[in-house]
Amino acid sequence: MASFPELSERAQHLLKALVERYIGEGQPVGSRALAKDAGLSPATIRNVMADLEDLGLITSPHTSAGRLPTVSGYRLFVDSLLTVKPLQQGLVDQLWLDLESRDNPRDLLETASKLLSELTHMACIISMPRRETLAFQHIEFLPLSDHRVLAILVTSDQEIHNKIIHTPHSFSAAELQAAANFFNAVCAGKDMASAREHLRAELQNERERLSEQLLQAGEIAEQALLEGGRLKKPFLVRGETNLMDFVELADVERLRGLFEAFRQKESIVGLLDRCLESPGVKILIGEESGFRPLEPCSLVTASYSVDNRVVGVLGVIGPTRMKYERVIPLVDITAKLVGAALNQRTLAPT
Amino acid sequence: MASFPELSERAQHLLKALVERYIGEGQPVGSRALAKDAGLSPATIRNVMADLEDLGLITSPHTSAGRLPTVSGYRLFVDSLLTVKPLQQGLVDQLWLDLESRDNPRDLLETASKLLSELTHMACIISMPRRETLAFQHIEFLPLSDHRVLAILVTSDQEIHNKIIHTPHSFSAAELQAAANFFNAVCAGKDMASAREHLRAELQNERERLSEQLLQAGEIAEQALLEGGRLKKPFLVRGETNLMDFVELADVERLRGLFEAFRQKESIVGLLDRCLESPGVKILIGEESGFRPLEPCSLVTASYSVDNRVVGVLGVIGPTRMKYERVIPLVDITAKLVGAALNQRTLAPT
DNA sequence: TTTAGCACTCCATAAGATCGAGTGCTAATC
DNA sequence: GATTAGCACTCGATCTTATGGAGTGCTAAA
Repeated sequence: MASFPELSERAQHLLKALVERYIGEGQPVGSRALAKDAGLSPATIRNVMADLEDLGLITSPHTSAGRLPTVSGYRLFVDSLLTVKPLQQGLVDQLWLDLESRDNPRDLLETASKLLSELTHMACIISMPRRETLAFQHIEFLPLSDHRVLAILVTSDQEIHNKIIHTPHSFSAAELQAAANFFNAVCAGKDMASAREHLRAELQNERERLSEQLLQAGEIAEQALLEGGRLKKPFLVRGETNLMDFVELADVERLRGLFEAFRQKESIVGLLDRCLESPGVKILIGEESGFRPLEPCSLVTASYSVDNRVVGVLGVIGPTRMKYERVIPLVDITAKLVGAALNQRTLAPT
Repeated sequence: MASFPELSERAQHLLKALVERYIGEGQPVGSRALAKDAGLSPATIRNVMADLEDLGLITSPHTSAGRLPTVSGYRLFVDSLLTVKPLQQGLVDQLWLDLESRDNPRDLLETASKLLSELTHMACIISMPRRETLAFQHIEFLPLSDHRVLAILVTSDQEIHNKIIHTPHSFSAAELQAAANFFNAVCAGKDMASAREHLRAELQNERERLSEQLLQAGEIAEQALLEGGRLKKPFLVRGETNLMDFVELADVERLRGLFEAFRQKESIVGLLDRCLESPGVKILIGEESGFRPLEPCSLVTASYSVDNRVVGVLGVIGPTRMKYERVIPLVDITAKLVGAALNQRTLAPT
């Protein structure tokens, strides 16, 4: 991140005022407007603005327009000039009540995304919790017709995963029951990744002592565990239509790009993964996301954790010109509350 | 439906030509253009057009523009003038291959909606199969922590429904197993509605002979069955972004209305229910849907059936000015194939 | 019944004209 | 040396006007 130590106190204040004003009004900011706030003459302001422009922090869309922040300008603003608005405790309490009462993670995240998109009037995106870090809790098999077995996997966050597995031959209910008992004993409490490893090792070790049936069932269980780690829809998007209200996005081409981007699993997942590495709020401004359709937008994300391990990310997408001082704390607290709500569930005795 | 017996052969041909041309070009059609096709002079055409306008079948956006069909005009067109384009057998085969290979209804409908929206370049909407008409196949209970029971219900279409139920006290695995056995015996093969009734009757009859535990479990099962009939997301929408390509919808306000409409469960469900009554293709043109945001659109739907009972609807939403002669057979065949694919699964031996 | 002819209407597009906001630069002022 | 007033200049936004084209309705002739 480039720093601007050469930036005078006054220039910083001015940049801050300019960004805030631009975010508020959406129009390029002229020297007159800033002069009033700063108690200086427009000409002086213009001199400072020229400096800021030379540094690449602001630009002018054309000769006789005011200035607006560049990506670097926004960057400096959010990194060191921004004063975050604290949230009202009442709002936090309300959020917590709404989230805490959900009794499965899916519901919880749905609610969180709905709330966050409503509060920010922007689009909200939430990645589902990473399965590998969740603990195995219980597996059950149900015989179906045609050599198929229904595997039901319960993870420590109380989420239920179904998977139909095609098997080389039919199993009886009793066989499957025995297999389930075995796996439940072997994998109990382990996280999904090590449960899988453990299971494999156990099957290897005990190869001669186990029945052929059980060995085959073992492969099925492996499949089920593997599948539990992947997800068909690894993230939720809510409130996309909110984006239509922003004049800077109110263009069919742009909207189309955005809306299609939301369905492009890979790009979005990649983007979210980049924000997943460390806890805390991350901000990607405009082109920083490296994802074309998101160019006119900013992304404010925060990761959420269960048991002190980061398992997912949530955030909002809106125009670059968004009220960061309000959005940042909202995203932050939502991530914390989601983590807390998941934790509460996960840690409950079985 | 108003009929127009007074309409001369020539007027009908002309209306047909006009609608087709308007659908093709998107511009009001003038007398000159039609004159060429019909081998008549523009003046003659104008006379006929004046008649058609008096009948309310076409209008002119302003004095010196050509004519375009009104809703009634479209209505007459699709009801009696349209010549439907037969589908290529290869396409049908391809569709069938794509659909038939899905092994759960959810997947099947996802695929169908994706295919249909891609083929028509419009938005596709599919209601999930009505649960009441599906047969109960199997229920299983799994004890969870904190007085909660996981009910797993398998319906005859091989769809799996999970529901966590809070119970007044804890049940042991054995108790739940006994209860499940009982219900499976009582409800096997019945459709969901009568399974529920049957269960209730059975519990009433055998009240003194059954254990307290079983009675309580009975209530749980009832809950699970009830829940199985309802759905959080009773329909799928795919390809919404396709609508952004149509100039007549390329307006942010309109798009916003449309996109928000797609999230409004009640209105959409109401709309789909109206199309569910009888089999076959149904078309709602413009305001006929009675749903404001859909005014600039038409809806072409067809119901799909399992075991000769209508269980759901699918269709496409696009601009009123759509290629009905292609869309109608596509919707029709998709509905038939979806029904067939569901049937195939449902009728498989258990 | 059909058609040619003509006056008329209205939209779309381009071309000017005007206005206001804001800039950069220079010279005077603190 | 920093600040400011003044002024010429630029550029977009908006409004007005002109022009051409597409299409109509009506009438009178074929």
